[in-house]
Amino acid sequence: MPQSRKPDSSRRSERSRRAIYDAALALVGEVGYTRTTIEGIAARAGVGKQTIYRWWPSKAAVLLEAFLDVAEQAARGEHELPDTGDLEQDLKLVLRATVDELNSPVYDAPARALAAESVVDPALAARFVEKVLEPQLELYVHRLRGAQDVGQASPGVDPRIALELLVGPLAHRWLLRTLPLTHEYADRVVEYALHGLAPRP
Amino acid sequence: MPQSRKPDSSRRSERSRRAIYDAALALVGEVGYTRTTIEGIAARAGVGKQTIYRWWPSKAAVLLEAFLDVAEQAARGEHELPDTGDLEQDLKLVLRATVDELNSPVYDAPARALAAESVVDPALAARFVEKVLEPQLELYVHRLRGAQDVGQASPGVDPRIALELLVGPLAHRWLLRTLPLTHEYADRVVEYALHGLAPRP
Amino acid sequence: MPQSRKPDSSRRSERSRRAIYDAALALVGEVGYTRTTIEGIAARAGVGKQTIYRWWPSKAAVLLEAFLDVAEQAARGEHELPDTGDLEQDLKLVLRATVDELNSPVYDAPARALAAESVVDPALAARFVEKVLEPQLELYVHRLRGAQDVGQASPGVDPRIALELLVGPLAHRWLLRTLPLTHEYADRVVEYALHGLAPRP
Amino acid sequence: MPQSRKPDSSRRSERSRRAIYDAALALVGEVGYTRTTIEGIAARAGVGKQTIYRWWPSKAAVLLEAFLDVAEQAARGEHELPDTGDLEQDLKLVLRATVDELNSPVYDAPARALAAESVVDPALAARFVEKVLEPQLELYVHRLRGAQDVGQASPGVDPRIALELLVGPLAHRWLLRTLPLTHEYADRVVEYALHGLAPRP
DNA sequence: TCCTAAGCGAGACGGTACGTCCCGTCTTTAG
DNA sequence: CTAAAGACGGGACGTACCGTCTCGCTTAGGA
Repeated sequence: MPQSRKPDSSRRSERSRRAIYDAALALVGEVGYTRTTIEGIAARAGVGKQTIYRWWPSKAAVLLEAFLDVAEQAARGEHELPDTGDLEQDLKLVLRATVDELNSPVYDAPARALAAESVVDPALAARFVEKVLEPQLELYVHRLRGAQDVGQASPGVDPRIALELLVGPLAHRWLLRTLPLTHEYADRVVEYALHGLAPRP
Repeated sequence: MPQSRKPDSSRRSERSRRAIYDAALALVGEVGYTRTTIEGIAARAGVGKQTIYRWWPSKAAVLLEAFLDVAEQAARGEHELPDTGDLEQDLKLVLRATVDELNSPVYDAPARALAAESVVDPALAARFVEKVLEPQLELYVHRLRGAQDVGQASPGVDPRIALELLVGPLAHRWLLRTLPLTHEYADRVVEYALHGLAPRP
Repeated sequence: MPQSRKPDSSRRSERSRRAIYDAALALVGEVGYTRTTIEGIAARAGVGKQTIYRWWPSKAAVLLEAFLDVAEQAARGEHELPDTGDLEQDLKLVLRATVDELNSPVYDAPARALAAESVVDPALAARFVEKVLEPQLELYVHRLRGAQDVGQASPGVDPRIALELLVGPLAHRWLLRTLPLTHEYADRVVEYALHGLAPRP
Repeated sequence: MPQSRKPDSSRRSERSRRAIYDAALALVGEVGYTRTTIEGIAARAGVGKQTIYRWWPSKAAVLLEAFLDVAEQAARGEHELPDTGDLEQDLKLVLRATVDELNSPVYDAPARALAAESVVDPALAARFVEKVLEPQLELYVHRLRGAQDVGQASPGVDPRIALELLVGPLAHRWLLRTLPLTHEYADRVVEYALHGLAPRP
């Protein structure tokens, strides 16, 4: 991991930055993360290798920023989960949307690459979680608190843990491809999580 | 990915196979998966590189077999989850044990590496899931069916999905290291999953 | 260079020996000496590698024997240079025939390979010279002695050196391909060698 | 034979070039051409393998350039054969010097290797002949022409062929080590070549 | 308006690992 | 009980990238 003297970011070429994002995402989509190389990104972006090494510490860091860049543009205004007053319906809606996102090819390739790399690189994981994951999860926390306020969720439940009952199963299927990731599955997860596996009295 | 003409596995050197397993696991533990190389494994095992390329298609495949080898020896006789008649206590026991396993250094390094690689390599994922994951998950299915028979779990619940409410959250924390993976967390997950997030009437 | 305990040559398989000769010559002709391998010879001959290592110390040794084998069959009865009484005509005839041989593809490939290897491997060179070269050169010595007896060559001349004035130039052109190796050239060499470069008084 | 896109020779590292020459010549002298490897040269020169593959197509090509490099330095000003007016003495002097050179260990190892490789690799041979051999032979042509002008050599003789009567025999003995290469032999060759093998009238 | 220092494209460099080929030895198996 | 078949430890091959470096060339901004 390089970088000794900090470069002057005010002189940074915006053009190159964008070209690198585009090249990185395109290559990861086309040939996969493993066969994407820094040399390849530089060549495709029409950029010197040093321009990458100057601004990013690793291939994964480039991809994380590129991914964030498109994610931010896509997430215009989505700063809240829907709240129709019906928690179950709202959650089903959200998890179905998440399923669709995880199944979409443009999202899949870079997200998988970043997740895989994070599993094995704690430093990247920290940034991935902070920038990508936590902002999403915070939305659940907020929605669940609202549900507790109106008596649709048990007051004793910790929302930060509760959300993992919803998100964890989806992530599990997506990451390891154990079984298909469908809307039906999303619905089932919401139902089981809300009403429990034990029989109601 | 090599391999053209199939070698004769009856002539295979058992000694080399074991040495390769040992070297692979040792190196992954010592220097991490990424810095573990096939050359390094061969050198450490006192084996020619070709002997590795002859029998395995990739570094990850070597590690998967090595991991399976120790996992099989460790799993002597554990073909069932405990069944004391109290589902909640049994599940807490099992998830706590899983937490301990995921937190143990010897398990962590190879398992993480295999999980990370599986995220990005569907072929490996299929073998990983089939050989490592599914046998474990099947135990949950069996235990949950038992619970349904004695009225401790809702009869309408699909055990294959139900188990993911338990296992998914743990996997999520472990893989991305979002928050600490503790016994308390395991207990909470079991409680929430069994009794639901919605208030009981 | 291997060979510890001598094998029993009486039990040797004649069939394998011939197959190895054929394979070696064929491969050298087809793909060149450098790309001819012992494994390749064995495979082509339908023979185990060990059968080659048992009887020959090196690839070059195999080729030398194979070459000798065909050379012997070709050289049926040619134990003397022609002697018509006219030394110059006889020599021109012989050197022209040598030129033709050196230019013939079937002779060229193995002979070049052996010569090249001999340049760099004194042990092989000794065997190559003894078995291939010297028997040929001895013919020149004999013919030149005859010429001295009848007054067609100076009595003071050492035939062993004299022959090199004839053979050396041809070998030179053949080995390094400096200039074309033609009948005219052979004639010129004979004339210059016999009558000298200095003006006759 | 590699090389796809041409490197920019103006950026070439002179330091590496020289180190590679030195390493190649040293290794060929110490362990012989066959056991000299490109990896070995690179390691000894403190250079990456790619730096060799970038600039040369083969081990032999490296050695040829290295050999030329020292040969050029050694040949400072030797652009003519001696001309005392006595052709025979001059030639004896030159051939004796050639004998000494061929017998000197520092010259022998690389020159043999290049000759051997040239026998079997026409492309290398062409470069070897052009760069090493022909410049030497041209000196003979020039000296023999001079001799013709002053009546010491027959005017009808082709100098390009004549010189091979002198050089061919030496090369023959050197390459195949048939018989010792001595000053006496050199003298005999000059005498026979100049005055012919046939009796003078 | 020029000077100078930075970012930039390009790509050579010392390295490391790749996956392949073949070496020469050793072991197994089928005739 | 011989030899084919071929697995084995080893080492070099030629390639692909790594991360560093040096080269000219813009391209500002301060003098």
